[in-house]
Amino acid sequence: MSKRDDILSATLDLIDEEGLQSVTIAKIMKRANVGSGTLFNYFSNKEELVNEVYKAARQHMGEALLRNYNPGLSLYERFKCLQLNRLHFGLSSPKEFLFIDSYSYSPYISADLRKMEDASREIMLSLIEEGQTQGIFKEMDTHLSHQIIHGIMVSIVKGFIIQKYPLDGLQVQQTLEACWKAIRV
Amino acid sequence: MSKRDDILSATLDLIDEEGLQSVTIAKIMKRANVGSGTLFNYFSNKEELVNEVYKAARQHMGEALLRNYNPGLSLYERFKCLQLNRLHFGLSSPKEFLFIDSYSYSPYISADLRKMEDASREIMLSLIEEGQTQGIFKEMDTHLSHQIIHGIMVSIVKGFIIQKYPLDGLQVQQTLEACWKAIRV
Amino acid sequence: MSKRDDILSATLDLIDEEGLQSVTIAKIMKRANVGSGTLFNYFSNKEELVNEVYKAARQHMGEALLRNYNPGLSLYERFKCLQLNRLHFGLSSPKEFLFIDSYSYSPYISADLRKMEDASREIMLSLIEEGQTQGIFKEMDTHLSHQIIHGIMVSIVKGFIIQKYPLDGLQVQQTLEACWKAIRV
Amino acid sequence: MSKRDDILSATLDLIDEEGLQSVTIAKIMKRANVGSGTLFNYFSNKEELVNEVYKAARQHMGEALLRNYNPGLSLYERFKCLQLNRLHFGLSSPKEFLFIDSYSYSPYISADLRKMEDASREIMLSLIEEGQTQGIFKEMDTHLSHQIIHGIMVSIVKGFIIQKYPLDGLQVQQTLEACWKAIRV
DNA sequence: TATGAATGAGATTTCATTCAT
DNA sequence: CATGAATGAAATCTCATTCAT
Repeated sequence: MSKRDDILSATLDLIDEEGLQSVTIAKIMKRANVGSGTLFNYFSNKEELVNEVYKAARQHMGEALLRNYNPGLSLYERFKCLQLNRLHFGLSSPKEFLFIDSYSYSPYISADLRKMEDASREIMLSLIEEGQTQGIFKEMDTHLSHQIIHGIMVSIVKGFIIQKYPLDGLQVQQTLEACWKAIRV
Repeated sequence: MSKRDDILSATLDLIDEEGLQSVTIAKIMKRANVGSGTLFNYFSNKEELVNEVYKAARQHMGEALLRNYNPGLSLYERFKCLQLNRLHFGLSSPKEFLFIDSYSYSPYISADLRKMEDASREIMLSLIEEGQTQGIFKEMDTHLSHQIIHGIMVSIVKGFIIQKYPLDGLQVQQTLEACWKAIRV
Repeated sequence: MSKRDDILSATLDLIDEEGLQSVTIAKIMKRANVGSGTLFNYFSNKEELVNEVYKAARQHMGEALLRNYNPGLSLYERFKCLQLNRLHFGLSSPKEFLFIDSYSYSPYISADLRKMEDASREIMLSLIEEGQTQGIFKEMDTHLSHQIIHGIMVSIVKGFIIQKYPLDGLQVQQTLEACWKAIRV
Repeated sequence: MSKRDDILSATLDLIDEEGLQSVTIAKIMKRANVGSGTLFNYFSNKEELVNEVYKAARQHMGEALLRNYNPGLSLYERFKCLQLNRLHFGLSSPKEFLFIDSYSYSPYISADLRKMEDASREIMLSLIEEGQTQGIFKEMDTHLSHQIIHGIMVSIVKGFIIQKYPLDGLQVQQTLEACWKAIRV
């Protein structure tokens, strides 16, 4: 792993452990085993570094959310794929998941980055529209429907991460079902 | 309002406006019209102050969530009351609502405080159990059911606050319906 | 005991326990059970308070050093009386003794107070002169002789206070003898 | 001289000039020509800095006290060497000498440091024991004997530093004689 | 006379950032 | 490329002192 990656990774770890609030450059340097000079070679200041961590996390999540997505499948299959991908991303990359969740509304992250293109969101919105047209989903503001589904998935992952309950096959199935039913006619 | 309350209130306002990141004691002092000595008489350091803001917000929300709750009503009426209370709290106290949402997973808030007793949560859990026993709600981990409902409500309020959609009678009705259906049999 | 005395006494205690360095008005108030207003009624500022503590200690010591001093006694008896008085003062009032020793060279105590009239010193100096005239004490700068005696006594008391050795009849006798011999012909 | 030494040295100078009471970090920074960051890189707080000054002074004195000490010499020669070394240290390094004297009983200096190993003290104690065995010194607690000698030397140097008297060949000789006689049989 | 909440000047301390090596 | 000692602006925090009650 390159020094640059060491720095990004150390930063994410520390944010997860202590909160951005108390993450200092000195702590990052120590954790990443680099000198301050090195760090400022790669990132011109702390804010840029944190924004780069955010950007990398968003890119990583962006890829994960569309993994194996096949537009040719049935509405339900596509719906299921998108939700499962989010869930798996949350479980396999909890630090990135929580960081994105926490900082997507923070002024510390540049507006450009926060509004970064999100293919999966667009796909999901049109999928909802399609479902409504077909009479499968209840007619309502697609953003509202999307927000409902999104709220469920994020909440379920966060609940699991802080160990409110187990999350294996059965629970995953039940969660998917809840999402589907929540916006069904 | 006491000086102490002025300080708490100024702190919440500033966190809402600029993010905890950039809230300094100096800004709080100025906004609350108090000297630094006064501030440190009431709160021994910045972390304690922020934790007290969190505590006050949680207490405020705790009361709001149980407003007009009547154990004698039907399951659906009780369910609706609790969800509407959360929604109204979010709409009438968005700063507190968002602050609680952001920092309930943050290490900056003491674990004790984050896990602070929450009567409405207990009531909601037993309401879910009751519904499952009666065959109205789907049998599953009550914490999972609860997290689903909670995820929807929080997400919907946040979406409204950041102006993704309007939230009037119709949308509120649809949201409530989504919650109910999400965990129905 | 009056409030004023409570304050003086609390101050001396705290200086003894923590060093003037870390004695704050707040600690004094708490220890003396008085409000800040009361304290500043009696003493116009912290420096004046500490100086009053010093003054009281010096006065107390001044009296103790001349207790039972009888100009009619023999040279040795007078010598012994003065030395024993110092020793007893140190043992019975260690806080005052150490405070005087530590702060007699500190700029925090006003020059006037530090140079405060010291009858016992004058008496001791003339006693030394008398001894030299009589050929009992070695001829040398009387201040040097005095400083030798004084150094021994102070050192012995401090050593006892920090528990380097016991100090009962035998040791007291040996110390007196050492003083006498140190400046004898 | 390293920055660290600049800081230690500036601190000692200021304590000597104004008393620890009024020495601030800002004054030290200015005198030592370093930024605050530099100072806190080397010393994590003011108390630690002052303790390090004390430690350095003790180490410096420790070396000075044993200069030219030759175990092969006669009892008197060894005695004289140790006393003269202390005297010379006091005269050549008055700031360190007075600082050590003032703070060896102060709670501001950590107990560990105050009780720091002191080779010259051990040597002096065994020298006293040797003298007692040979019937030269009076039989008494060796710590008491030591404290008597120590008290004389410290007192004499302090008296000279604050200009109570001159201290040339004659006075030095008289002081040494006083020490020797004070504990003789 | 006694109180203690409020104050703010000034102290300590932090930490992102620079730059010579 | 990599380093880390040095920096100082800006943050946190302390504490003697005031004053209305």
